[in-house]
Amino acid sequence: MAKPDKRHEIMRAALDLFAEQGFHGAPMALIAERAGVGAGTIYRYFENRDILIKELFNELEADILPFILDGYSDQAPFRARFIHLGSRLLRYFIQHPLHFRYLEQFHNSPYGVAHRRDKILGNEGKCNVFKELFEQGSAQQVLKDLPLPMLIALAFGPLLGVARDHILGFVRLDEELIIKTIEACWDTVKR
Amino acid sequence: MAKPDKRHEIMRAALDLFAEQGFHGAPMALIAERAGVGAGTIYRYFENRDILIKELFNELEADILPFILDGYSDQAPFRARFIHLGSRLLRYFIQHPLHFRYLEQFHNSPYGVAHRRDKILGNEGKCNVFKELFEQGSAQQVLKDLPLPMLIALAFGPLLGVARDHILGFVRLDEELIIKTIEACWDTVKR
DNA sequence: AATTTCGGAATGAACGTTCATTCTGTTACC
DNA sequence: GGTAACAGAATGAACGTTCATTCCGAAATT
Repeated sequence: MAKPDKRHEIMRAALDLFAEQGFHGAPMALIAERAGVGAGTIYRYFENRDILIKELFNELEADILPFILDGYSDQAPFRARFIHLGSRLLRYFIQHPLHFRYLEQFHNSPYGVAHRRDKILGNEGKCNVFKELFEQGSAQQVLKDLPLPMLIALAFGPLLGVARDHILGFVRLDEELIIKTIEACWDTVKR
Repeated sequence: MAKPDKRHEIMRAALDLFAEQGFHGAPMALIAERAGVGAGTIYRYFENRDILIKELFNELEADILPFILDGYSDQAPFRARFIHLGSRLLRYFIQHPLHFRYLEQFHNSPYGVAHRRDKILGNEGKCNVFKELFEQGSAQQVLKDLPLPMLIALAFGPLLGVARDHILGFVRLDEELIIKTIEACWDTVKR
């Protein structure tokens, strides 16, 4: 954590390229070039390509959590907490379109599926807050009577779809549309 | 359309491999082997790999439309039509998990994004029915007052998310859960 | 203070592998 | 016997990774 320069440049370049071109369109040589670094140098910081990809994902995930938790209170009413987390998350994606596109690439890849399998059993990271929230909502009967994974899919599905549309330029989300989007997500899962 | 044997076997093998392993994990040689065909033979039926991928997509799309339109009446009340199309689509994905996974692969790839761009302007295929439906719903004020692309994203997001969960084995959708899923989608977009 | 030594960070050419595509000889059909 | 279909080996490009070498700044030595 105390060697910022090259390592950071490599991650930045890799994030840009992966997000914009997909994993395909981003050979190591190109990442190196964009990072202003020799090809071999990457391997001083990352054992191999897969590990670079995974570390990038971990970094992004670690970045998101504090952002969405900012101003969050577990004492607030259920719906308010849902709206808070949802709209923070959507805002994060809007502010960091490359992060969003990277995460989508990651999830639609062998890495992502493997990662998902693990999460379903024990788990940590971003999901934990959400999972906790949804479990509570289920118990309090404020959410629809459905299995937990379904509730999560139902709530995130529209959010991600709208974020994708915004980032690909098919709609332009302003403050009002952000709110309406999250309220629509709420309608999806509320009892 | 009048040379079924080899061509069809190649498409079947390619669909299986692409869906299960992603575009990466499916080299032409392997597709050929699984199709019981020489590697060069593929190129008698498809100019190159990209075209095979695109034709596969077109075939799937052409397959879906009649399936979801089966029993559809444009005279039925709006909500009933929405539920009909949605649950037919979800059922299709459940009955054809490989098709679903292929379509996801396709959409998260350069092909898919390009294809999407075209659709947004003029368009044909599956989207047309849905687009028409949503436009009508907007006009009749039975749907939320949001831009059309957002309504589509909001309605499809949860459907696709739940289908993904089912196909990856995270939930098991039965008849009741299918209905509840589509009703949740309806809640997402209804005014 | 100037000079030398030294550790390890950085480099990029070279390697081995993988893969889409093409080529070539063979088989099947009319 | 000629033509089209076919299989699979050959080809060459692209890529991830390695490694012998260079480079650089910080001790050590004078």
